[in-house]
Amino acid sequence: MNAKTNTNRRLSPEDREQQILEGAVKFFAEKGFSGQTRELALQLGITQPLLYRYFPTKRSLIERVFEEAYINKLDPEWSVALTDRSQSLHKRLCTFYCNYSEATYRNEWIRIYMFSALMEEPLNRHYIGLVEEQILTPICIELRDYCGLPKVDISPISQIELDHIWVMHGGLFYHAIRKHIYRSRVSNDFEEIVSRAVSTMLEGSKAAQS
Amino acid sequence: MNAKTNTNRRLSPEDREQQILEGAVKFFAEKGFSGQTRELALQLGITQPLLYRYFPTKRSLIERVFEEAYINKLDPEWSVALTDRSQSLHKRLCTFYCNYSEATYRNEWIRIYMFSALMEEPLNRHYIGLVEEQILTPICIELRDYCGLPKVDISPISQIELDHIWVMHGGLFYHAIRKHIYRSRVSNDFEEIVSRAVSTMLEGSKAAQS
DNA sequence: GTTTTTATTTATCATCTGATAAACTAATTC
DNA sequence: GAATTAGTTTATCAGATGATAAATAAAAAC
Repeated sequence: MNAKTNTNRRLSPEDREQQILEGAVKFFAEKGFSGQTRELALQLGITQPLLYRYFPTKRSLIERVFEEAYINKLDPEWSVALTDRSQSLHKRLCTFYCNYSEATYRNEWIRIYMFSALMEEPLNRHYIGLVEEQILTPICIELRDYCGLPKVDISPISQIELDHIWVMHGGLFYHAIRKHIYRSRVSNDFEEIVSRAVSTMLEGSKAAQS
Repeated sequence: MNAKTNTNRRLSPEDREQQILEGAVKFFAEKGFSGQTRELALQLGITQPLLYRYFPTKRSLIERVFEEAYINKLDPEWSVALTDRSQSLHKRLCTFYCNYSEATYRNEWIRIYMFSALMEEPLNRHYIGLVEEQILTPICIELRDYCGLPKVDISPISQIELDHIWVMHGGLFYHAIRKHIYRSRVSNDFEEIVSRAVSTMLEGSKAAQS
């Protein structure tokens, strides 16, 4: 963009650091973490050594990119809303997935997430733990109630129940993979897809009981 | 493994090429395509220049890895079996996904697939086209029949119908992503997961009509 | 307006990495 | 068994790449 426009030369350290960080998120999301510092600098319209004024190593910049991409993505409020039985489970799940997708099914996030997973960065594992604990297990509990099955304190949520919900969760996540990683043409009406996926899961799970 | 065992020195060109290719599949599946030729050679127990006796460039080796990973993975017979209405749709889908997963939900395949998709290799796009055409569209057609909806020649399969099936398909694929990319603990009883996902999709889709 | 400070650039290093050429050696040929 | 062929290794190159130090220039201080 502003590769040669000397518009914003000599920024304050805070602004420059922020600009580099934002540029690095976009850059590494596109190229992966083997992307080169010179190319990143070029894209930012600065020289490569300037990166090292703000980040001691390439690795340290990548770590900051992780932080930037991951913080404040899971709103604890959502878990609470998921278990609020004053609303229908269908409604709750649709609301949740619309919020959740808006926060995480973004180009940079999805791509950095997949790159980091392939590189076995610890953040992926940590995030998976959070998802299972704060989202999928609550959904399993609500689904038990919805289907008239025993409560959690009678028998804990099994791996197969979790994996069953993972299929819906993963199916919706996969929509974002198709869009941002495969770059396929996908339907833009994600709300409709969520609504259908949720209805299908709820009705299908109930039907499977009988 | 046999990094220093001079057991299989001086192989025939065919054997050596095959050995390098197999090693390269494993290596690039693990490290991604920015993995280095020296490390690959070390893992193979040969010297790095020997690679260039069999493959003129690193890129050409990677191309061969793609070919190796992708050929003969989709059996055309499966598409035929999917539309054989002498069996229940549930049975057909379960059989298909068990065959399909056995062929493609393998560690090397899944990881190379995702690396190549992130790198925007054309193979991914090509493969997606095949899946939509030979698998998902047939399933949509069968699902129409199952739900008592109009035939394809009345109204063509819409993007939203395709995306709906993509959720199930992606959900099952995501199981393999969790296993081989996230390396999470997942249920090994994949047949059970397939059976549940298929039942849920079928019953859910039917219920959504009423 | 001169001096001081500091953000940024230019020049450069050391190592890595894909690739090549020559040397070596284990088979094969005669 | 000597000569030839061919698979493999050693030595090495050229460009790429992360990182550093010195030079430059824009802003701040006085």
